[in-house]
Amino acid sequence: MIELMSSFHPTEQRLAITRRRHPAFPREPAVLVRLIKHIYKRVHDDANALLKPWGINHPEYNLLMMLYGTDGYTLNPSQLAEAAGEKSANITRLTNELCDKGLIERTASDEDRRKIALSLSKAGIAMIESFLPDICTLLERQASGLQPREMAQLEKLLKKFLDQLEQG
Amino acid sequence: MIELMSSFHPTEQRLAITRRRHPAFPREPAVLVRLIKHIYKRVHDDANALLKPWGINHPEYNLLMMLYGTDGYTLNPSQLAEAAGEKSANITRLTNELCDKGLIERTASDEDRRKIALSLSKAGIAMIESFLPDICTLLERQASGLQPREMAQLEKLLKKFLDQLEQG
DNA sequence: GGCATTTAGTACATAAATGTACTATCTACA
DNA sequence: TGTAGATAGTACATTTATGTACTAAATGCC
Repeated sequence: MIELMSSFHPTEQRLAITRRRHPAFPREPAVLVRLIKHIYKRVHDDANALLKPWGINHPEYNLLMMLYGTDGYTLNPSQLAEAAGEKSANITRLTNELCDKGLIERTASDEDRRKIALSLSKAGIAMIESFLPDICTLLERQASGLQPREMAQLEKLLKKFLDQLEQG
Repeated sequence: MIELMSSFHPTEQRLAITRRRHPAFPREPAVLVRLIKHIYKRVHDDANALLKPWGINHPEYNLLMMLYGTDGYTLNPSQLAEAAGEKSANITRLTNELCDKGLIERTASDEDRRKIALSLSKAGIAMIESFLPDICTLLERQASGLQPREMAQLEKLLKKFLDQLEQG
């Protein structure tokens, strides 16, 4: 019987050897973590490649999309850091670049003068709407190996996994 | 009825707004990609924190574990890049550091003199075996929100997802 | 009011990752 | 053979990410 080997097979092979050497090494959690890592890197690379013609990269795209997904197209740096999963020091650099490119705007807040409002500019919204069709195509292609039923299942399990991670 | 909100709720909220603005935006694939990203970052940070006392970081750990999971504890730089999902230029830097720390050794290959063999040193193996108990604990805790049945299911779905990603 | 503590944001130094271009070696085949 | 093209690895410049330390402003508490 012929079985098609996934590209992940070598990883499983290595896990088997690892467990031979250190039997307590937990196979399932390790497989999951390695799968997550491989998937993340691939998704990241795909997005970077797609976005290159627009002169932005994946992290910048993420920031733009966080604003695009917010009423008023506006967030504070700290909210943006939380939303995009970036460290706050990184937000400063990334938003500086987006400002330089004219895609977002900074405004000081009146209520709390420590705060800064980051808002999508017209140009930012226009750029998002220009690359979204390609992004949609990419996302659909990336997930096209899964049935809708499987996607829902995967979502449920990943959420459960993330919940556990976050409560330490 | 009270429902506990996961920390992922704001992300879903933003996706809903995004879809209001751009109805073609595919919810499920986008949710999956964002979940993967959040999980990856968290796993990465956790591992870095745990490994700090040993003076290595997550990518270095990954390289060591790839060698530990190989018969003979030896791989070429390109095999290591493939295994660990790092770009080859990065492997040079990381393996230089691991050499400097005395954890791995480089040997020239006889059969093909373009090739280099990277092998775990005694000290490297000893270090791995000293941190593995803590790593096992971490992995088990990270996955402790899932039943064995769910882990297997998650593994299956992630593999399917990765397969699709890799065939373009 | 005045002082300690917390919070928002950033600057700057450092570390980590990537792209590109290059050297050396190997392979194939005319 | 010998020469074109592929492959393994690295050097170096650049980009991206993180840690730490700092300023300014808000909050709480006496």
